[in-house]
Amino acid sequence: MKAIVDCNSFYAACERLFKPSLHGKPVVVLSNNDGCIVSRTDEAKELGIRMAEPYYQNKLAIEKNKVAVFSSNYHLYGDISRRVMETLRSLSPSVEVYSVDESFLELTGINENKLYDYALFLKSTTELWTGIPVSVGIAPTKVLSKVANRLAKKDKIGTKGVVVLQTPSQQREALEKTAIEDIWGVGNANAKKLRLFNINTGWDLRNMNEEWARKNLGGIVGVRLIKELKGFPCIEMKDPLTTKKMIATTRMFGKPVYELQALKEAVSTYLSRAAEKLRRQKGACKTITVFVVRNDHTQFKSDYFPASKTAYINLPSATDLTNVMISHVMPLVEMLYQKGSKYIKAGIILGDIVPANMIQYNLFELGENLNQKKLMQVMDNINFGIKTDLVKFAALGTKRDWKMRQEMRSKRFTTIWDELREVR
DNA sequence: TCTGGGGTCCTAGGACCC
DNA sequence: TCTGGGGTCCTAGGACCC
Repeated sequence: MKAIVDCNSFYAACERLFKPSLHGKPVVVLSNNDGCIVSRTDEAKELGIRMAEPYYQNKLAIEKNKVAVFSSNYHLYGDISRRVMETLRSLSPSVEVYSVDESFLELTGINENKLYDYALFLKSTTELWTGIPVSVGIAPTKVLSKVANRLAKKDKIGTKGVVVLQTPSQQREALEKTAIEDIWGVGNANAKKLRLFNINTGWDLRNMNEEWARKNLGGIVGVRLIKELKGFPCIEMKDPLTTKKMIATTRMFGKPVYELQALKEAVSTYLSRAAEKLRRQKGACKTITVFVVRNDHTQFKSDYFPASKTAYINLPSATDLTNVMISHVMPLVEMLYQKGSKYIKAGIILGDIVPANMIQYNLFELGENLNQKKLMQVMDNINFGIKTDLVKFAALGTKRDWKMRQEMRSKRFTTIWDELREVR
């Protein structure tokens, strides 16, 4: 059996942790640049505020109902997430962190007659130790445990926040209650298609033929989905030690950018951030992709037609050195840049990632690279430990007009010395 | 005026090889 | 007049997830 433990309204819950006066009140958290709504408490959901909608479209309802609004504060959420996952690891031998706010647990060895009690224990302990409310779903497969979790979230009082789908009849009842688009792995495109075939619930899909799924539902992906719905595990637990295969840093700009120099500064900054992530997993990359997105004026003011241009480079040898990456990428930015265009976003993607200790240096590079490595270590230590970007390359610029807007960010209560909670 | 960011997996199709 | 078949590797792009 497998469990999924999922934090309720995670970002909003993190904000509430340090502002107890917000308990029972509607709270929302915005995406980067204060663009979209990405987390809502139940009270905010009841007001009709929808997930992933632009903030400005909901401003009226938000102001009228005195909803508390926060810009996203990833320092805070990352640290609270780590506490939640540490708690789960202390309670269960096999934890796969699936995202910032949810983990799968392998329950082999837990008494099959006591799964419900175990789920309640996971929930209460996590909430007591971290202050973050969670829901727990348990079932034979990952897909079914997601179904269970969703039902637990929907009816927090009736289910006590915990649903176990152990018997075939429990599974059938749950799947009949679950609309097709709410099944994990069925997105918008496939949901539409399935509805045309008159497949409307999870139970309808479970009863489809696997060969049909191979033809009509994304090949092997569809076959696995149906097997999982039937209770045969096909999506296995992932090794927690696996490293990322690509690392991306991409952002909308706070203000549009017109000048090449500003565009280069932004890309250099994103590159530095991505390189830090790369070094943290002790990797080196062989390819770098850079893209810029412009949105030039058209005759209609309201038009939103972003157009992106991409370039990539295959490095002569894998590297984890920020300055080497910058020197390779700047010519690409110059190539992509068109004078007179209005740039709204840029991003970089590091690919073809290999373990850093397997980099092959040639004889001439060797000595210099060792010095560079030390420099990177020193920079990373300073930047991780104290304040972001205290030490950086000149290419990153100092004005940084393009930096994203975060007008309503709470303090980084747990990770930045200057912003710690004070007790008098 | 204002529409996020960071990932994974899979497939199709082209290039190339013998 | 006749013009193979099978394999691999790579890339772009789609679909999905939170």
